[in-house]
Amino acid sequence: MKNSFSSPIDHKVLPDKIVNYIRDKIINGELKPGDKVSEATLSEELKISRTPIREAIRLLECEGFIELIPRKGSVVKSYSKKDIINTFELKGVIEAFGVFKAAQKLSEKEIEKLSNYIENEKKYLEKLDIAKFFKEFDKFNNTLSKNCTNQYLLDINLKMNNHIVRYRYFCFKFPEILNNIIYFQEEIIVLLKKQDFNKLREVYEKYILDIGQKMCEKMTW
Amino acid sequence: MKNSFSSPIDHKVLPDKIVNYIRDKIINGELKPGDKVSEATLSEELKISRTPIREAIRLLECEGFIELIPRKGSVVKSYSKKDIINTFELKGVIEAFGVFKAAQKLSEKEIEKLSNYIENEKKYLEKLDIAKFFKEFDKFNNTLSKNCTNQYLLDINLKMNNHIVRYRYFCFKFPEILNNIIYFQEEIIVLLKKQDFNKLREVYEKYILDIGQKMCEKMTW
DNA sequence: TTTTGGTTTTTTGTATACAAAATAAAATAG
DNA sequence: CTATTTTATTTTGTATACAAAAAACCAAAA
Repeated sequence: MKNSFSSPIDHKVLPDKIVNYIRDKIINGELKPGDKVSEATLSEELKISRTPIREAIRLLECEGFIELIPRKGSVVKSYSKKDIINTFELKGVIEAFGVFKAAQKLSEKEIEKLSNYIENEKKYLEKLDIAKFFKEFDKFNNTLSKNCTNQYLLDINLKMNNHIVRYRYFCFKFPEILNNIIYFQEEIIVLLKKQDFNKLREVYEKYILDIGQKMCEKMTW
Repeated sequence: MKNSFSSPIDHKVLPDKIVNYIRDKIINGELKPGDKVSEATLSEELKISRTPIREAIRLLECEGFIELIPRKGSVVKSYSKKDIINTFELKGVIEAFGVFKAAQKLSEKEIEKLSNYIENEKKYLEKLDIAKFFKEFDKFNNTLSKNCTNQYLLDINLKMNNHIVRYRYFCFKFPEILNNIIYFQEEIIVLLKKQDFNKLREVYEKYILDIGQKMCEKMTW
């Protein structure tokens, strides 16, 4: 094995793997805002040269997870309440539109599925298994928006979601926020069955932002 | 002078400069969809090593201008009519929301400015100076959305705009499309003065998409 | 103790070197 | 002459080397 970092089924090139490696650490909080991302340290840690690491760091800057100050180095980007609100607000706008378009093509069966996801969420929330809760939550949103016929929208939404997931880790400490989400999803189902797509879009947009605001309220800084 | 690429007032690091250099060539059509982006060629052309060039190419992939196939190389990304529609559609959704928020804080003076930009556009359109037309057009949109208090939205919009500008070069051959834009902007002014912000958002979203569709209609492939 | 000036060390930025995969070219078999 | 295999060349991917800027350190002076 060339280095501890390579895996058997992996045709990806080093920088992509490093991006995932670092991004995961930022998202799950192992790397905290302001932490220095040193090329030399990563180079030793992963037993690879600095060249692919530099490429990865630049990509993470492009994604918005790292701040890069020329000739000084890179640090994990910090975020304010305002940043969180902005992200949720924009996600709301984008995703609500995607859902608006996709919902009109949703089959009975798929609406059934959505209800199922909600039931699962309730179970996991009761057991306080927040990670699994969010797995179902993501399935719900994906099912709802995947048929929006705008790949560009889906791509950007996916990238935004990485940031959302990072912010979301905060909810693990305050699961009561998540009850709101379930009410919201149940309203979505009602509007889907009523086929009131304009109202659906309006509500979806508002509720996503609302989740962000609720999160911020609980934050102490 | 170390290489023909450095400029006196430029604290930026090589990869950023190379990104701009290549992106500009893609946007203005000097580099066409499918064209190979060779590291060695760029290295010779700019008289710099491959290391910063590779970083630049990766960044351009992240931005969506280059397609990178591992171990094979990179080519300028091509686009279909559907891609153009998708981009304009999403830009419409995002920007319309930004305008919706910003418009409520717009002063009389700034609305005056907007009208001025339209007048300038008319002049340039008559002279068929399309480049200057778009300069005014961009000023119009910026004035309208810059106070939306969501920096994240503005950043993404800016990145999307690079793609829009690329597609836009097509309009140079069909300036009649641009008349639509002026009608649209005049309606915006009316709605601003009426303070009908919901309608404004609705119209803005629809018209941006409409511009994309009109462009696609004229395309022969 | 604090400040300042200079020196050393570390870290980033770029260039070069080497390895490996992909492509192009050449040679051989049918 | 075509098709297939082999060989050579080119190109990408990674590692190492070197240059330059920033940070850390330390000693001497106020």
